Amino acid sequence: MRAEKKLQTRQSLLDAALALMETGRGFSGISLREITREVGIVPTAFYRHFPDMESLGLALVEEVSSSFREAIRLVRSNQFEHLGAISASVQIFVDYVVAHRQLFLFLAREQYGGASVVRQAIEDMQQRFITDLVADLKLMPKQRHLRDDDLEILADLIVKTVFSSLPELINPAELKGAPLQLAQDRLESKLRFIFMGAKYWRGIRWAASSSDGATASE
Amino acid sequence: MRAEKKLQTRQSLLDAALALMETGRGFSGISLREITREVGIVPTAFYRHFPDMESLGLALVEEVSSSFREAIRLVRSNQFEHLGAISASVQIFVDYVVAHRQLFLFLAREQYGGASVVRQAIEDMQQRFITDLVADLKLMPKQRHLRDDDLEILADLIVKTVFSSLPELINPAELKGAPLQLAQDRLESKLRFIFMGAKYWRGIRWAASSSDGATASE
DNA sequence: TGTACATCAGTGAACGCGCGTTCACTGATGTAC
DNA sequence: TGTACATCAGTGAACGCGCGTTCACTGATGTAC
Repeated sequence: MRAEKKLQTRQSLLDAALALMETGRGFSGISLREITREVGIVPTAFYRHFPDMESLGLALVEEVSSSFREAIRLVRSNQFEHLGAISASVQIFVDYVVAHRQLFLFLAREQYGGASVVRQAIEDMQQRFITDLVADLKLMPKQRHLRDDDLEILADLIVKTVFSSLPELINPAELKGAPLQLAQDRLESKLRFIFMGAKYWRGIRWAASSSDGATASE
Repeated sequence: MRAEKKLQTRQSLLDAALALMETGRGFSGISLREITREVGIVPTAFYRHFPDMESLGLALVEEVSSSFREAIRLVRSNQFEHLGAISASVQIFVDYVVAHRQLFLFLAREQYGGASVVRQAIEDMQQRFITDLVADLKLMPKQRHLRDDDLEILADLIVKTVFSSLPELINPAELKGAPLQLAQDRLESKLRFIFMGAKYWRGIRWAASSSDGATASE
């Protein structure tokens, strides 16, 4: 009972940190005192849950990491039904992101801008996604013509394209029209460009450095 | 002479801000006092040059914007000689970025994480690049099969791929081997994937929502 | 060339504020008997 | 069930610190005559 209450307070601290980021500031711009004020406890009680703000930041990375993993799991289980439908995958992913706005807002904000230790944790997470995606792509017959290092770069391009689309998926931004559907369509088209490129990828090796222009020739 | 000295101090303030970001913090984590300390003037002298830190941030966006524009100009002038060679373009761009490390570090860090007004300025800049790139792509015979809205998305994908590659191009990161050349090769490959996708792009219109999977069919 | 005055980049003291962190504490919950 | 003791999440006062910003100032540079 007491341990349970403690976990509740801990979660409140994490949620308060996320909520405060809605004000437009980065995680590093939020103070320990603000968070405890939001939760309704005294500043010193913070230390019953985290040794410092950095630890809370890393806990948030853990949370967004498992959340992202869940989103990927949903997308993959769908893919095995309607094989490789980009549209359906994007739909599922976007729905998930919107349902967990604040968490993905944290991810979008801190992926490059965060304190070095938080940023590093996010980069590690991103790299794990890339590695997993490479394994997935290897299982697809369509991608058999791609070399391992090309697959790695393809996965990197896909993951970073998804990550860089997070801001437009998350931000209330403009209210006019249906900006979310537009952002979703844009992400879908981008992935289509990339997969189309993968389909017709020819193993261009630049050991021979002359006449290696893919767009230049033909 | 006095006006000239003033401009020098102003530039020193901008340079000091960039230099302090090498410590791993975001722009919002750097204080007015730190900057003046670095320059060697008293904190109150700051106000002779900028009304507040936000203005200095916007001045940095201006600087990185014109710098980026210069890099693009270099790439384009080359393209008209050796038409569309991705490899050469990337080489020129990467060289320019490395030569202006701190400025592009600022850009990489603040593109998503910055204070809202700085972030907005960077987004505006990015949008201008996308618009310019669309105009460029329209002039290329190769891209004639692409509709205007597809071109817009293609340009968005290209620009954001370049922006998301900035961190690996800039960071000293690992010293082992030649990580810069590797990052450069990766960016080159990513652009190749994208342009290959553009080449074989078929105008997929999802008005008919059934069987719209690009990777699913065939 | 010399003198009187204006400009203004940089000075230095002072301020109030929110911050992270320390410390001894309180009192409700949990445990042993 | 009742009593005695242990645990520990949350309290509240206090601290020293760096911050942004104010204000009246100084003295070198620039301008007018």
